[in-house]
Amino acid sequence: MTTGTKAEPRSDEDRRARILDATWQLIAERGFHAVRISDVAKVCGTSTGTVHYYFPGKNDVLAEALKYCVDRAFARQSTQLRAVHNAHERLLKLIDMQLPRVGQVRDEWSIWLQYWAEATIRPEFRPAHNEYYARWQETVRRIVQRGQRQGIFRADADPHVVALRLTSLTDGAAIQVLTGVPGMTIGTMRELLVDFVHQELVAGAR
Amino acid sequence: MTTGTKAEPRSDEDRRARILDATWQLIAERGFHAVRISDVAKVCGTSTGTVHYYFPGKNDVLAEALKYCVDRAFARQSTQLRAVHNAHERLLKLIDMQLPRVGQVRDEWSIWLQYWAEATIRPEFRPAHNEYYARWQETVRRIVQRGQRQGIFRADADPHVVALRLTSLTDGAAIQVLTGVPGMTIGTMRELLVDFVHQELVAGAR
DNA sequence: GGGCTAACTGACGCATCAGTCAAACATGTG
DNA sequence: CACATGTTTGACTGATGCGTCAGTTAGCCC
Repeated sequence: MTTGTKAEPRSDEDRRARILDATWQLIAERGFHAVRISDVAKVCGTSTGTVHYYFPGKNDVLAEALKYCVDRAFARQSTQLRAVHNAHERLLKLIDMQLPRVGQVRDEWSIWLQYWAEATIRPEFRPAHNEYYARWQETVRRIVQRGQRQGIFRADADPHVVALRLTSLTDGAAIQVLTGVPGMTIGTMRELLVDFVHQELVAGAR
Repeated sequence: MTTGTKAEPRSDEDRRARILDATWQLIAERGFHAVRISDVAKVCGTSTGTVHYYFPGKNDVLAEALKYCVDRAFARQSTQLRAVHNAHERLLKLIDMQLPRVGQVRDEWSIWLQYWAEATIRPEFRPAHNEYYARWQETVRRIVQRGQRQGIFRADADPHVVALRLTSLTDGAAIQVLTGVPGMTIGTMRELLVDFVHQELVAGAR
């Protein structure tokens, strides 16, 4: 009874979502500043006027598209992680889901890189960025704590510190993969992170 | 006897350098795509025509400015590191020099973020980027090897792996500092990296 | 049907810039 | 001085793209 019927979801909020969807993909492919409103409109099969009907200006579309992408990725991630109960397995699953293979995940990493570059230069991007980043660190921290409760991770590890280290390591490795640093492949990255988890949390655990 | 006299260094190659100097600073402050040729000219106290006299197009100025900045930073770093003979101290010195405090070093980190974002999107930036990135990894690797020869770093550590980990960790931490992630300060970053060095290389060394 | 509103269109106005070019200026050389 | 070469200028042009707006269509209520 909120608004529309179930029979016709194509409208209203749906249009906004489709615009944001097109926008973040374009940002991932071409970079933040290379996206044109007309490109977005073309991908959506609509006109530039419509984009402006839903968003006051280009900046709003771009900023919201970044959020939109990160939000969706986080939701997808959460769902998949919840299915894994063993903390060690869950952490490995998280690592696996974060590997910037070609396709969706790589595009999402591309978005993060754009986000970082933008947040460094324009402080107005930081609040939103930091909120999302905090979520991602919290995900790691929670898994560490869960593992400690389950008795499979070392009890003397500080979950907060581990989260700080693992997120830094992951981001740094992802940069090397995305920029094509020789020797840093998806495989190397996985190994790097799995080793870290083993050394930091598993080795010598009771 | 190569070209000019020492009495008058203002000319020729100097102009180029001043343009590149102005450009990389502008990139660091405003971001790659927000730099205008007219801004560069204004900072240099010259005209847009002159910028085009020395560089065929905007892209050339920007790409060369990135290289210029990284080159100079690397040279400065090398000079300062060479003065420290103990490998452990040299590594700590390197970490210290890399901390993105306000000013010069922070601006240089801003350049790296821009470089990463650009290299991810535009493959033509990767060769140059990777060359510079390899240098930075090599610096770390050499220090590790030196420490092993000096007998102050664990002999069982793989210098290549340590370099991979330390560079990833550094880049990831720097991102958090630059984007203003709460809890990640210069101090936290230093602690993070120093702890890593201790655990990975110093603890239990003979 | 008539009137109302929300959704949508796309041509246009306007600002912004990269790059060009002819002219001016500087410096050196015979 | 005449001339050549190298450097600098800034007005101009052409392209691009954001945002606007007058006009159109579609749905809905009375």
